[in-house]
Amino acid sequence: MKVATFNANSIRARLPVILGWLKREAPDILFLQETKVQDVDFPVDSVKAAGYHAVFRGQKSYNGVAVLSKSPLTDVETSLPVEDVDEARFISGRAGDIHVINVYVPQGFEPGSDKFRFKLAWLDHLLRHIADYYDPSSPLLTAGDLNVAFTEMDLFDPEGFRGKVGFHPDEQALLRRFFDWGLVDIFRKHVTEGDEYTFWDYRIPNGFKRNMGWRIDYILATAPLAERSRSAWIDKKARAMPKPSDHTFLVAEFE
DNA sequence: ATGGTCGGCAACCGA
Repeated sequence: MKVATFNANSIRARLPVILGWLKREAPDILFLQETKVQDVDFPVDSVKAAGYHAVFRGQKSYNGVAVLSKSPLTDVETSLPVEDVDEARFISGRAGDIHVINVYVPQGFEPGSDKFRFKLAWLDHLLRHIADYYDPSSPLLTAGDLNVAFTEMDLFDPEGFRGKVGFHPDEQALLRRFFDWGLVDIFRKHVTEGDEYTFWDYRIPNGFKRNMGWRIDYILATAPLAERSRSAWIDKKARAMPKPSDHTFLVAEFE
């Protein structure tokens, strides 16, 4: 089984990249974030023509998540309200006996802001949701853009960004709780060296070329699945295609 | 070389 996650930064702007990648890599499941499209405008026909089922929840302009899969997901939920705010950031479902969750965690603006507090509350709520509804001894995949670099390995300039949004101890303490609960960072299980990132800020000139990036996208899995993981990698080729997203694909293969 | 991010969506906001 092959799964991947990709922050598309508009599924409509990224449709050629996504369709090309599906054709080349043929994942069983692709988790998408920042689709930036209302459900009525979601490109269902293109996805179907590529041989994939789609579940999605979008909103105008911002956020939006989707799960594309060769086999249809069952038991789909598309809402996880936090502090009465129900943005399009969450999809859960089941693929056979594997439970899957796709998330787009709030970016958080800057520490001290309301957006930052909301980000922490959102992560806390997600963790409680997972702990309430799932068991670490059963197969669960949680993938998406967590908008947090966990360690210095996950960021090109840890000293420069220490305490800033995306590399703040309060964010990292929350991620730690996901790991403590029983979710394994599948990329880090397999790749423990090299400046490997999944996101390069468009605003840094030649940031991709200079590899000034962040590894803020994750594929997390509980033990029974993590034991079956054989490899994980970041597909930088997709970032070299015309009109790339500011993120690229993170991929994992399971037995 | 006298500039320098994207995408959405219609003026800026968010990342």
